[in-house]
Amino acid sequence: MFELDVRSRKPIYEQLVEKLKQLIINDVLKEDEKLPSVRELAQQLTINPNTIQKAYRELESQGYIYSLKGKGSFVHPSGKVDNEEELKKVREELKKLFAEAIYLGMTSEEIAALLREVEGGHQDD
Amino acid sequence: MFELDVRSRKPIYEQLVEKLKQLIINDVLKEDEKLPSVRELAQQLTINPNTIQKAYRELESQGYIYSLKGKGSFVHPSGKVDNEEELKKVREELKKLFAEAIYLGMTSEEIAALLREVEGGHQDD
DNA sequence: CTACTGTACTAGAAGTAATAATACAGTTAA
DNA sequence: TTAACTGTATTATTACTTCTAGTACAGTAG
Repeated sequence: MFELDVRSRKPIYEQLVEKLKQLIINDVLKEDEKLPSVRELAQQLTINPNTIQKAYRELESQGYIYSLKGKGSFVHPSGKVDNEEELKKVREELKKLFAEAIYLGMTSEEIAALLREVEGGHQDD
Repeated sequence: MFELDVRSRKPIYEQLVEKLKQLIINDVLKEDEKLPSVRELAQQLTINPNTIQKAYRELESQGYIYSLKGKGSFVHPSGKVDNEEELKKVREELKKLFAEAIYLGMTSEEIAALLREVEGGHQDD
């Protein structure tokens, strides 16, 4: 499914959260699609099931997936995501990053171009 | 100078790097201005000098400050910052964050408005 | 019942962060 | 030169987080 850097300073479960978030955002994992089970993914990646569960729990709290006991974990339908808390974090993060980018010499136009690029790749069904 | 959350999951030295970066970017700390010495800041914040030094070392490697043995640490002149490596990281981070913001329901216009807001607050002398 | 699912808990190992104490080298001013 | 600053480096120890390992319980589906 993907690769992890176990030697990274960044915790494995955080890497997992990031990677899975990317897959969901980029629609590689579709709405209501079943994710690998905790034990299955743990075996695939040769890491501990508890670490997977920690990542899934985080993704659930952020509104990206939902889990059903006995059934599995599934991608949360994008349209129904309404996580004002996450949105607030993202807005703050954007502001910080904009200031940093400008400080490092990027122009507003360069940044806007990057936005259009990402927006272009985003297709609603 | 500022406050730290010692109970946070985020390491103190990382919090320090972030806060100082903000002060530099927002021109609270001016070009070539001397930062508090390692020992002085450590005493002010009641944390260990080694932790301060770790933050300063990181800021230096990212190009935000420069340190002179025997003299002190100083804000790196903004115009002369040329850290292609940092810039690359920022660009990647921007793309990730744009995708995430859009996924969470923000429109391009909202994001662009945020950019203009930050840009407006940025004044060159 | 059996074999899956998520979830929870405890215990221990491993790695990172933070502290403490000390030391050395360069700068500056008396 | 001396004294008091500066950054920098090293070692040891403590504390905390991550990760692993093992076990257990509850819900689902065939």
